[in-house]
Amino acid sequence: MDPRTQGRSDARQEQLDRVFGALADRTRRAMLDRLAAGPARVTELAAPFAMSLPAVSRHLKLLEEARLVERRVDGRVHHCSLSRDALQDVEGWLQQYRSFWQGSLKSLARYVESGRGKPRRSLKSQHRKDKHGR
Amino acid sequence: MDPRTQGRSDARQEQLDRVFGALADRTRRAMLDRLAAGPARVTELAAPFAMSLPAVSRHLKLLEEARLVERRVDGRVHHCSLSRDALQDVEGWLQQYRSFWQGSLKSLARYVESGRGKPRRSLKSQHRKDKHGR
DNA sequence: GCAATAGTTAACAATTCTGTTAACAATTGC
DNA sequence: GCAATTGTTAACAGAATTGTTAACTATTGC
Repeated sequence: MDPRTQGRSDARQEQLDRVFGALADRTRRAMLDRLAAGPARVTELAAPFAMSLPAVSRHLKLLEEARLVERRVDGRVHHCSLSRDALQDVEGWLQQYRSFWQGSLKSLARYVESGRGKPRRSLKSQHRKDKHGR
Repeated sequence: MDPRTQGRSDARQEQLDRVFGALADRTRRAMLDRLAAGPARVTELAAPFAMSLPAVSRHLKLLEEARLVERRVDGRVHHCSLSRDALQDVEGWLQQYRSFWQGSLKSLARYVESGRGKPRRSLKSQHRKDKHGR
């Protein structure tokens, strides 16, 4: 199955749910920002936030389940670091839309964006019915 | 402010919340998939889903608020199409992490991933205290 | 051993999300 | 005009999210 076009695999959809869900929170994005500067333990990761440690602990758990973060337990200290895995999932998903931006549908996109204009011929679903232009 | 490094703008964080939140649902991702093939009206967009029209209508509203979808109203028909705006926000956010993957921190990432190995010198936060390797 | 440290899990409350059905508004076509 | 079409908004129920505090486990260092 072409990894660029398949979007029906349930496991893949669940993974995308987890990744985008994890990224949909600014606290978690800030944690990723911090980790992009280098590994950190949980307490370090929690320090900037006006939030209890258990709250941070569960944000971290979500990031880990989304495979955005990896954890190495060393005694009582948990070392966290960025993982590339899940962000590659995002890249792969985005790739699907890059073809839309850059490919033959670009002019159609602009056409619809403006509400009028000159779409290329031979593009399906033209819906040219707007008589009064919005 | 450098758009690659700034992550504190509240408006930008809200926009990222909206975009990632919108993408964190497989129904909405499927709607985007459909729109990548060309514009569609709401009923067309709703057809594949075992879901009421009001439910689809609100998914669509979220996609629009996240600037992932644009709408042109033509009489009673709403024509929907992909917008590039929000996906560019995602691209911009991801760019921050591409430097992590490809840049000087790559070896450190591998170091932490494996739990040992040879990190480059002069990288902060090394935490080399693991005596028993684990 | 025992106190301090690092972090998780449990239980709970407040909020947000996602779906439903019912009612509504606007446009189209006869 | 009026019935059918297209789509939204309102009101509500159930589930998921996100935070809290309290209790717990495991490890470290004296």
